[in-house]
Parts: sequence; C-alpha cells; structure tokens
Amino acid sequence: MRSKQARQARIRELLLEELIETHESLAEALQRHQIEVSQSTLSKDLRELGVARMPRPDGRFQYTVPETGATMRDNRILEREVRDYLVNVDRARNMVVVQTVSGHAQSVCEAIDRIGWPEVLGTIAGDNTIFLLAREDDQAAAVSGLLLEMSALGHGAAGDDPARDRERDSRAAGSGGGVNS
Amino acid sequence: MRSKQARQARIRELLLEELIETHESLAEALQRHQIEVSQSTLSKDLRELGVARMPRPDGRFQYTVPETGATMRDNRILEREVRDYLVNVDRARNMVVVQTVSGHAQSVCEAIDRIGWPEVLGTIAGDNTIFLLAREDDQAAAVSGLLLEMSALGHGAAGDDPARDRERDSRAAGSGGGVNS
DNA sequence: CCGTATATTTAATATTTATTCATCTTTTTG
DNA sequence: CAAAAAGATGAATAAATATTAAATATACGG
Repeated sequence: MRSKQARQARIRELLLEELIETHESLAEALQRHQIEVSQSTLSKDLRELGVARMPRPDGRFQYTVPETGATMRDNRILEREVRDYLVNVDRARNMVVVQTVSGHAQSVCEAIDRIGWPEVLGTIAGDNTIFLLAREDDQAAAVSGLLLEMSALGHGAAGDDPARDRERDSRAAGSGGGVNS
Repeated sequence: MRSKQARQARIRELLLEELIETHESLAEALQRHQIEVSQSTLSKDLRELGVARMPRPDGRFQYTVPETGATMRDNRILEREVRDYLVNVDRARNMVVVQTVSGHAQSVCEAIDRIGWPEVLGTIAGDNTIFLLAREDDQAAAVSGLLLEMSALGHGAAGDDPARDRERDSRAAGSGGGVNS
C-alpha cells in the first residue's frame, strides 16, 4: 500500500523533531498530519523501523530512530548473503560451522558480525567455512536454526514468521533438562 | 545500599552477553547469579542504567545498554554545570535565554547540547549568555522549566520528582501558556 | 470482471512494563 | 542514642505495548 510507507516516513520525521513517549501521543501527532492509525499498527511500524524506547535522564522516555535504519538493512544484507552463498550449517556443542560457496565465507561472516548477535562470542572465516563460537550450547542451536531458516535449506517451506521463531527459540533457551519436582 | 550497585553491574554484564527480552527473563538470569529481585525493581534499574528495548530485525527484542551509561553521565554533568554556573533563565516565544556566570556560557551550552533534547533546534553561546532555539513555544517553556528546576532557582524547594515533572510538562505541551516569570 | 492470494488494518486481548504505596533499612542529625 | 530523613524494595495496580483473530483492502492471473 502507498500510505504505509508515507506514514512510516512521517513517523521517522516526527520522532526526530518531537519528544514522543507513547504510541498514543504518536497517534495524536500523526493526526495533526491527517494520518489516522491505531495503536497496534504503530506498534508494528515502530518495530519495522527499528525504533527503540529509551529512558531519558530526566525520567521520561523517548523513541529514537536508528541512524539509517541500520539494523534492518544489515539484516537484509545477511539474508541475501545467506540465500546466495550458504551451503550448509552444522553444530557441535557451542560451536556452529557454516559452509559457504568457495570464496564467500568472508562476506557471509562479515554480514553475521554486523548483526551483532549477543549470543555470538566470536567468528572466524576461511575460504568456504565459518567457525562461530556461541556462549552456550543452546545459543549455538538457536543461531544455527536462524541461519538454516534464513537459507530455506532446512525444509521445503521454511517458516519465516518471527512469532514462530521466537517461540521455538525460547523453548530451546529454556531447555537444559526437564525440571522435575 | 551495597547490593544495588552490584546488581546493576551484573545486569549490565548480562545484557551484553545474553539476549534478554523481558524483565521476567532478566530476573531469571539474575537468579542464576544468586540475585533475587522483583520486576518493579528491574524496571527502575533499567531506567537508571539508561537501557533501551530495541526491536531486532528478526522480530525479537533486545535490551541494549548505552556504551558508558552516557545519558546518565551527561545528565550529571549538566546538573553540575547548571547548579554551579546558571544565573537566570528566561523565555520569549520559542527562544530561551540562559544567563550564566561570566566565561561559563560555553561549557554550560556544551552540556546542554550533549543531552540532545529533541525539542531544541540549536544553541549558541557567548561569554555569559546562551540562546537556545526550540521548535515551538511550549517546547521552549518545557526546556526553560527543566533548567530552572535543575538550578533550584525557581523556588525554595524545587520538585525533582520525575513523575511530577512529566505531569507538568505534558500539561505545558498541551496548552502553551503558563510558564512565565 | 471474478475468484483467489497477499497485505494491511484494527478491535479485542494478552503480555509486558511503569508507578504507587506501604514497609523496611540505612544514613543523617541533633 | 533516638528521631527524622532518605533510600531501597516488592506487592498490587495502572499504564503501555504486543499479539491475535477477523475484517478490509489491494494485486494478480485467468
């Protein structure tokens, strides 16, 4: 749709100019520009724009837009790299091994680094292989799962619904043994 | 209290290492380090640490700590500057005029700039005077009010309760009048 | 056009986060 | 040391944000 992009562009502008603390007040600000939206749409917009809600020293909050939508662009880059060059992903313990098309390990690795996954301790890339060290086993599993889904290698129809990803991941993170009482 | 600082330090570490999405999971992570806290305390801790909740490209969220607790330090710097050197604050329209002790306008102005108030369009400092251009009249009023309270010039017992500040500010933003000497 | 597939939106709801208030602890002060 | 002031905490609650489910719009291939 046409107006979605226009709205998100306007949101970006508004957040740069005004101190906006809630979805509600953002909706009001947009209304002054003849744009009407619900709170739930704003929630999605802000997520898509990568906007964070930061506490300010004076006790208020402020939505802040990332400089150039960096995070989203980085993710698109990684997705392209993975789709084009990723051959296989495997894991042992807290180590993930990524196989790429020859000569492309470096660029894929760079794209991974740029995302800045906190569960990733470090990476090293050869010519067609990346070693990726996670802090914990389950974190390695989560990362390898993400890469797999991104590549659509895992199965015919890869799930690319974030909500589903989150569910699976948190289950993985929660593991470590069934807690009996 | 001693353990508050220890806890906040640990929180900072944890957020750097792990992907944490909610207060609840943060509390669980802390528990593994023998630290028990309620969600309400975490809310306060994260605010004091200046931690933002950012949406990630993959659809999850992530608490991110500011590099060096920048915002809070910046605010302490401003408070000291204002307390030590501010002589008077006045306003006309969307312009705020700040008077300082001779020779200190530059340093006070720098401290103001560093905060990065979005309602402030620009500043210029002479020897003992700062001109501060806000976007709108009410925004100038809000800023001048903040500086006044910070300096405790306005009245004997300046309110320094964030909650009260927020209330007053939003009222000011709504109307446009009220703060006058 | 029509039906179908895909996106976008929102009302309602669930989840998460912020604030209030009473309590307890520490620090300060006389 | 006692009283007062300031600080920290959590339970309960309010406020805000995210998600779901259903509706509506848009695009597309016949």
